[in-house]
Amino acid sequence: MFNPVDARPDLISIEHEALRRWREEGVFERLRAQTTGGPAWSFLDGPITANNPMGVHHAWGRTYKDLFQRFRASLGHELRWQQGFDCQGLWVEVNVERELGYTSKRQIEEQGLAEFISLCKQRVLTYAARQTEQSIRLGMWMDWNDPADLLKLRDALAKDPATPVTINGANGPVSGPAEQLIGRLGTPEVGGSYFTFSDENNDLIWTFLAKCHERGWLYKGSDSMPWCARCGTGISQHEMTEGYADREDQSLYFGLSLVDRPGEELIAWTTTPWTVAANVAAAVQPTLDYELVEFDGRKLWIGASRRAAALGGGAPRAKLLETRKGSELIGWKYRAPFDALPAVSEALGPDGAAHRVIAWDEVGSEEGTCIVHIAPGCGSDDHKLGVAEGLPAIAPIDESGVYLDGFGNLSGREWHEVTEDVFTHLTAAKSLLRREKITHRYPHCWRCATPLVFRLVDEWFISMGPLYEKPRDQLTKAEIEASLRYQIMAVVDRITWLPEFGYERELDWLRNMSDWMISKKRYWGLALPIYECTACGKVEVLSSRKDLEDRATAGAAALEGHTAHRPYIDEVQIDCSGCGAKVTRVPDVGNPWLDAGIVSFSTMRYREDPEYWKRWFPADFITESFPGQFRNWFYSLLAMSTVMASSEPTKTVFGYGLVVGADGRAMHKSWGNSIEFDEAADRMGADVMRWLFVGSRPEENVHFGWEAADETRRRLLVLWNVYAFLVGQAASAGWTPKGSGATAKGRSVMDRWILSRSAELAASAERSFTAYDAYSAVRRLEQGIDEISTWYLRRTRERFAPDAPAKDRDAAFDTLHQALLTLLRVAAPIAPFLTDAIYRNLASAGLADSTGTSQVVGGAERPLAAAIRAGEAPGSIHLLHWPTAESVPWRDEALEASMDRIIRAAELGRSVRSLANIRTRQPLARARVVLGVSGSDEAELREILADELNVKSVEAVGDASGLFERRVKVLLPKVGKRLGGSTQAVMQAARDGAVEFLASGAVRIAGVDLAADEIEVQAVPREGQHVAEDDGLVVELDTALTPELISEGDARELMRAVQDLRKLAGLRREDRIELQATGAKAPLATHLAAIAAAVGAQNIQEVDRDPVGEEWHRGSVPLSAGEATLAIRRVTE
RNA sequence: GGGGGGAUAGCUCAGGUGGUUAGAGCUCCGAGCUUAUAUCUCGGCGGUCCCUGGUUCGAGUCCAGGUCCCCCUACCA
Repeated sequence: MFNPVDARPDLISIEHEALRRWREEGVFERLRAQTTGGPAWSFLDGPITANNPMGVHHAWGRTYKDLFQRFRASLGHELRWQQGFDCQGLWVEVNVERELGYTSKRQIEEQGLAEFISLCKQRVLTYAARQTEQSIRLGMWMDWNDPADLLKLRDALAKDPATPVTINGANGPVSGPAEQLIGRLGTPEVGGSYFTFSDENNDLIWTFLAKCHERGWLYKGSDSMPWCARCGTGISQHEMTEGYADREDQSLYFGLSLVDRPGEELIAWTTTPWTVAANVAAAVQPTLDYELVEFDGRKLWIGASRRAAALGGGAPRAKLLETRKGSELIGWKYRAPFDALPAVSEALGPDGAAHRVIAWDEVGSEEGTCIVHIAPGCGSDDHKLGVAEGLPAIAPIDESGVYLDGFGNLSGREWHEVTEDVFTHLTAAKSLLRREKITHRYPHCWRCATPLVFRLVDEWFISMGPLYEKPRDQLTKAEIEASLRYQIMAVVDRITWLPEFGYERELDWLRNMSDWMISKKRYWGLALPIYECTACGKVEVLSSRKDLEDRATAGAAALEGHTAHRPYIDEVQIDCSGCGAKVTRVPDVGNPWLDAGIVSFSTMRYREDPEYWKRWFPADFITESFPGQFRNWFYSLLAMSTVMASSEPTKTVFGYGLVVGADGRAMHKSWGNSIEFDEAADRMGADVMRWLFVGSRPEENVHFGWEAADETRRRLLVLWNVYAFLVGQAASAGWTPKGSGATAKGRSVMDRWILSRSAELAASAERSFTAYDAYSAVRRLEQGIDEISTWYLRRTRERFAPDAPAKDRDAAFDTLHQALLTLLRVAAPIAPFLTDAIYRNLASAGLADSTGTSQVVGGAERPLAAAIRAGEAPGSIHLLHWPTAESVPWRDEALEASMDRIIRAAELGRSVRSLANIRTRQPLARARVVLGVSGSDEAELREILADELNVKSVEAVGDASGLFERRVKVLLPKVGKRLGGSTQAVMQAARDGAVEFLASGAVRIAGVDLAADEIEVQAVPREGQHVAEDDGLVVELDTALTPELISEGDARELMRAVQDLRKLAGLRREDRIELQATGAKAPLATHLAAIAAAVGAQNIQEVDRDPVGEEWHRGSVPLSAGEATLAIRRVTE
């Protein structure tokens, strides 16, 4: 017997109950054991940053990750089940700094690096534990660490890195000093999630970097980089995405005095006043015209096209003195307002002697003064230009954005504070012409939103190699060999990108990207294994920690017992292999995408178990939200796999969009459209959330909100209702799956149909999931829920009644049971909680004990129904094999096609009734149909249609022409050209029906003859016919009413009214009633027995007036002879 | 700045190569069906197909110009 089921399920508590059961019964562990040895299906998880609680946007991707893993496991594949945490990098530092209340790097160094880095590790462990719990709540099955273990490690580390700790490992407890154990997280021995701060991860990045160095791709570059003064670090090109925001600044026009043309000045324009002191050159466009004008006593050179704009309101006062091409200005020497500063004269010679006018093609005619202020120390184009022109550079600020010594009263001040002083100075020097507020897009730090500045810095890069000006297929081997960029592109070619545009986007990024900046002047991250000798300049890159330990000649003791992080690793020195001098590591840490990019090696035992690595690499599948990942994880994964193995890291990349608020805008707490993961899990539940995500088109953004969740929940509740009906009726009828002897053969059309649809569902969903198209699977599932509910169950309801014939009833129960179970199994990867809860009850008669059976249930050899009968059904739906194979014998495509026409004919019939204004309840004598259904099931199908349409008979007719008039549709694409100017007249005549039918199908319209293949004769219902047509399907209703039909209609009307009353009275199905009616004599006389049976009446009376008494429930109903009044009361025994 | 994609019902979007009554889903309104149901079925309301001009017998569709939005990419005084 099934457990009784509530009409309205509490989805949230069902989920918690399932989580508890999975944990207690070790369901996931049993699935792993069951699939061990199966063909490998390799999923590689992109690490989630363990820096904050998980958001609903993570839940989208994690749902995909989980459902494809569950699906593959149900096909018998062996999986690795490993997910990962991203641990190192600036984002963790920024949060730890915020917690400590720090505002600059200096405070970190003052506090001590060891303490700071320990706090970073602790934060990662805190949120790794938190995200683990949240992911489990989402239903994500992975080889999770016990969150308590992670917190235990964190607390031990906080106390003392050497504290001995014991945690649960892959094969029993593992122990070690806290810090060292943390470094071993994710190894085969410890098991669980991988952590990118692990020893193995960092060590393999060293190997990668050493390989790059071997090939000559690693270099130190000096460049003007975007720099965040708060974080004290350069921002790489990869990080610049979404870094721009509008900002209001003071722009200024200022004069530069020409040396050889006394009294004349060049007017330059800038939006960054703080860079004026670093001016070295002035760039002009050789092809543009420049004008010398006299203005307020000054003689100014300005681009001709910008004279009015540059002079502002005073422009009319200007007097033109001279015009020259830009090319004529080149080489002119000038003096700038800050030339007296010591730092400037040191760089440019006495009085700024190096200042000159240079040519630059990029100078445009639309902005500023067409004379561009060039400060090679403060801008990236400026720097390039400076290198090309052999100009010196002035780097005015330090890493905190503070002016260095030698800049007069600017020294010691922050860059953004000096604007007014610059104006004051320029005014005093009689250089300032005008200032103006402007709004422009300006780069900001993506972590802390501080405006960025450009700074001259030394950073480490991996060269992407040259970009050739010719198509890829024309490149020579040597050219490709010399360019990592093209080698990665070749790898990109071998990957299936979903959606397809991902392929082009990745290639586009590779074509456009500059060299990969891998260093950061920070603390928490990969220690770059770069050793640059200060004595001879030789650069060495160590390939592993062992390499370092072998080479160490000082400070090795400091590192002992610690992971390879700062500050301990900074103590270790090696001897330069060139000159023998002591060399210390460069202090920089690595770009965090190195950490995530190496995981297809570090987590797949690349070094310690090559056989294992070959089995799992490359991955079959990775998936992440695509905005950003083309330049981040996808990129680093590709680059590192190309260098390490010349291979694609994965066979398929599946990308999906962003989660936004219900209003389509980004989620923002202050906009009220933000939903936290925990809140969503508590209120809508994980299954609803998962279904909502998977049912969304991956290439578009999801609009996530409570209304969308309600819509999704409604769909799942229909499924629940089917289940509740089955369980409720089974209880009344005493049916259990164990007792069923029903077989598929000889079943009714409806039974065979729904089983066939179930088989199709399983097969098509398998195809969709295999193609990573979960969206289509959800669409098909929702169709399946609709079919089983609104067609199968609605049409077969009576067969489940306790007084229905037992043999047919058993067949109905068995059919519904199997169809429902099949649908649940297809839905299980998407909604793992609800499906498992329902499964457990539906299979309760035959569940094996919790140790399970050794045989996998649900394949062709061991169908689920047989296992239930034998008491060998596994304790969870997730342990079943995918249902395609066992449902193959159910398939009957011809029947599906026929039923489809019946369903559509029923819809047409209802449409006819609606137009004729005859309700379905009123029986009619006859329907005539053109169905196009034949075969042995035809009679039974017609009966279904008759019942659905409430007609006494359905007659199939071969020719429906008597029901229609002919209308001629002119096929314009065929004849339009020929008709030309007479087209309109012909069309009008055709619309009016002024058509003359000629022999052999031709027609004459408006005097024009049209051949049979130039027209289409259409059928429109003849006036007065109750007929509808769609795609060759025709339904016509005989609307003539006889007294018998009217009486029967009244009877049904009355039953319906009584049922409504019963519902209002809150009666249950099995309750018996007494019925008293007035004004219903005729229908009661002829249909008494049918009414009594339908409404469960023990006693029916036609009375003169309504009964008295509160126990009576009253109503009325319009019958053909007039209003009837009704009263019912429950019969008490 | 460069490249790409859009603009069609209140909302989300379909509408090969031009063809005369522009569709679907959701929402809203009405009706129908129904003691499993919140589902479902039928019908209705709802459109200057962004604007201007052109080609054509005929333009949502093709061409030119303009306006606005989105994505990618770059960032420049």
